[in-house]
Amino acid sequence: MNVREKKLAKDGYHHGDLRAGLIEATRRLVEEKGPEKFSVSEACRLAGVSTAAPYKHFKDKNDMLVAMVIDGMDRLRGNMIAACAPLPPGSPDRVSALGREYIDFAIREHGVFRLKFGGFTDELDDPRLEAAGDETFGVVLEEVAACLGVRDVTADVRRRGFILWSFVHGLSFLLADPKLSAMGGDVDLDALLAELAVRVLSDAPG
Amino acid sequence: MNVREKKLAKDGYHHGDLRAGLIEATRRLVEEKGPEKFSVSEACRLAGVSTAAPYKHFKDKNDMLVAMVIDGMDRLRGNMIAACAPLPPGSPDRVSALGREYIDFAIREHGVFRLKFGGFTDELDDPRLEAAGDETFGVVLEEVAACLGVRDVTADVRRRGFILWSFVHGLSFLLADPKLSAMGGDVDLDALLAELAVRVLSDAPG
DNA sequence: CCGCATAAGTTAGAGCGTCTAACATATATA
DNA sequence: TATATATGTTAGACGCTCTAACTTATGCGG
Repeated sequence: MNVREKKLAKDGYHHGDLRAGLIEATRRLVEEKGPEKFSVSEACRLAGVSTAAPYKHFKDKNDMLVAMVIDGMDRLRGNMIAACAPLPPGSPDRVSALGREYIDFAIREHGVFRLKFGGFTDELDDPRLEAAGDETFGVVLEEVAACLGVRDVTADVRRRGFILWSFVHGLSFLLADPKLSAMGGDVDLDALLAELAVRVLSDAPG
Repeated sequence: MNVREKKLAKDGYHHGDLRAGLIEATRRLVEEKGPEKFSVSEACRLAGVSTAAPYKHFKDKNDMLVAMVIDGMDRLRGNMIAACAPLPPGSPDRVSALGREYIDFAIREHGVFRLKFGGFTDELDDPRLEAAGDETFGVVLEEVAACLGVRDVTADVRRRGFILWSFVHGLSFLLADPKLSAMGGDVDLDALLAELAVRVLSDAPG
């Protein structure tokens, strides 16, 4: 059979890789209809299996969403690392590049972003997901430390990282929602991020 | 009958004010269990009516949530206006007070906040809700304009307001989630907001 | 290469939730 | 007082999640 194109539907009785197929179906549906409207049944239809099939691979609906979001977080972290790789180490440009990538992800994969950060934590509560988030924030903290010329993640590094994250996080939410982003008029995002990084990374430690 | 205490349950065949009772039940449940777990049935149980009763007052589940969130937005705007009323007009303190109130609301009424801003816009799409949001942002813009000594809401006012909002918005999300807020260590929120307001309102127009 | 344990599907159905239709009762007004 | 309307009720269709019991494919030891 043709392996070149990843398939969602199956050939015969067995699917091949239903777990991956369902994760992909979940991702598509979450992006198309939004996290709230996502249903396991629909993902099954997309994957071409019965509605009971997922439960051989996932504990429940939540577990399915968690698996998909973890995938997304890995993608986000990968993008972030790739984006600042070519830039000079220890420069604020690297930090703004991270922010830019974060915002782009929030816009491009809005459904995934909302699931991770929309305050669903109670629902989607899962140590694996939490770990994925910590790891991503760790990338930011490393860059912040480098900019400050510090070796380890001090309280000051953590504080500055958190402030940077807050701002970029808020921007992500507002920019990803057309109605809300319209309220700000035109914003030169790159300039804003550059200015932000320089300011937060050069001020006296608060 | 006793009118002093607003009731959720009814006395006889008719309820008295089921619409308000259901909105209150909705609010409680959304806060207790989270927006995702909210069900009309449970609100009915809380209000002591049959599961079909809400449909005499609301189009559907969404309409019920919208009504409840609009109530919340009115509360938020009221708090914001009240918080900056005693402060000297045109001072950045007024703007930080607005931000403080926004963050407090996000923490105190986290469920409502998530429904309005969690990116459910597609779902909860409703002109009344949008208007409530615009009106609240309008309060911010007025204060920003006053600080800048400008009469109307210019593009610069809008831009600065948007930046302030982004930051406070991001902080709200991170601080309202215990797991995420822990990542920032201890932050002196009031000092941060004060510094933010002064900076954004005194820099050269971008 | 066969037989069997197990992995990975299937169908059937319980149980809950949304929402509609048809009916019942209270309230308000002519 | 009669009646129209607003606001409740019950019954039930339909979709969703998830489990139980059954079926089919796969892979591995002899």
